[in-house]
Amino acid sequence: MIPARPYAFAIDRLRKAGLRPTRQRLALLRLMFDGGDRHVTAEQLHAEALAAKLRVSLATVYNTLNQFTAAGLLREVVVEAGRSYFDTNTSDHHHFFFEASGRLQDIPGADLKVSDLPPPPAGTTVSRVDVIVRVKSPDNN
Amino acid sequence: MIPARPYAFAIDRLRKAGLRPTRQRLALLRLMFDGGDRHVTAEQLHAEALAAKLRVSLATVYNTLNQFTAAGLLREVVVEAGRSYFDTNTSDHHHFFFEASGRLQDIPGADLKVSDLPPPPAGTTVSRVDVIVRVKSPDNN
DNA sequence: AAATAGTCTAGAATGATTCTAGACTATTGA
DNA sequence: TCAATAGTCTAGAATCATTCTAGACTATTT
Ligand SMILES: [Mn+2]
Ligand SMILES: [Mn+2]
Ligand SMILES: [Zn+2]
Ligand SMILES: [Zn+2]
Repeated sequence: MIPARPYAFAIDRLRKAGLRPTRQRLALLRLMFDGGDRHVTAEQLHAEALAAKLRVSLATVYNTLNQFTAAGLLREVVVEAGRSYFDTNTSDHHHFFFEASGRLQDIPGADLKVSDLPPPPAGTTVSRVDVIVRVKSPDNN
Repeated sequence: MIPARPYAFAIDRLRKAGLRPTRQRLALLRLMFDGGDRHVTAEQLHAEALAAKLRVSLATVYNTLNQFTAAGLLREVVVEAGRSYFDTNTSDHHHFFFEASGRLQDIPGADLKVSDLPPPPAGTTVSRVDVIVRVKSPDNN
């Protein structure tokens, strides 16, 4: 018997996002979401996919991550020029950024408050507030 | 008489940063700091330099901006993958980011407070806290 | 099963940034 | 004053992340 059931939820998520449930998208969706909250780059996910014997091109990984982000399944986080992290946690939260390792770690939204934010300039609305707490190891680096 | 005086302060700043006061560095320093608080990319500064009849290579603009940043004269701000802004304001402050135009605007440090920040992970110290308030025009984009 | 729209991929292209290696320049100190 | 030295500058190549292209392939619809 074919284990068609495990994919039922993933198929549904893709359909709701208006994306055809293809082999690549299903596999990437599971790689991203089967491991709790994650912050991965396209290159990292591509390497994971190859390690899992999945054949996907890097272009498809980029396309898929961007489509998932546009659909609200992922959130893109930028902390360093020339590198994008895709975050499976789309709720309101912030990040620690480990400068030495390049790793990101969630700070739950409730744990941190931004107050006295001046009103946004006339004619604009706030689309997102990002707080990045950069930390370093006093030793390494 | 040669106007050697206007450069006196700039020469001093470079010397204190351990950088030889060369023609290129002096000119770039003045371009950056003669106009109040600024947020510029390397490409933008290079274009300004050329417009001001200064002969500098883009490589030198990058080198210089990175040296100034390392010396604490500038601060690098990243809000989008693949693009670095160099900020002449090195005091504690945050930013509005206009998604439509790609422009940055300062939010004075005193105007915005981050509270209830959890302690940084063991063995690390906070090197900087960046708050980016992304705003969009409801019309354009 | 054919038609259609959507997707995938290798590889080229792009854009920002860094590197290379040789020419040039500021600083030092005899 | 001027060579020796360390530091700097530059054009162009290289690198790296990301996007684009165009044709082959696939899911969905009829
Ligand atoms: Mn993107
Ligand atoms: Mn840099
Ligand atoms: Zn996160
Ligand atoms: Zn600023």
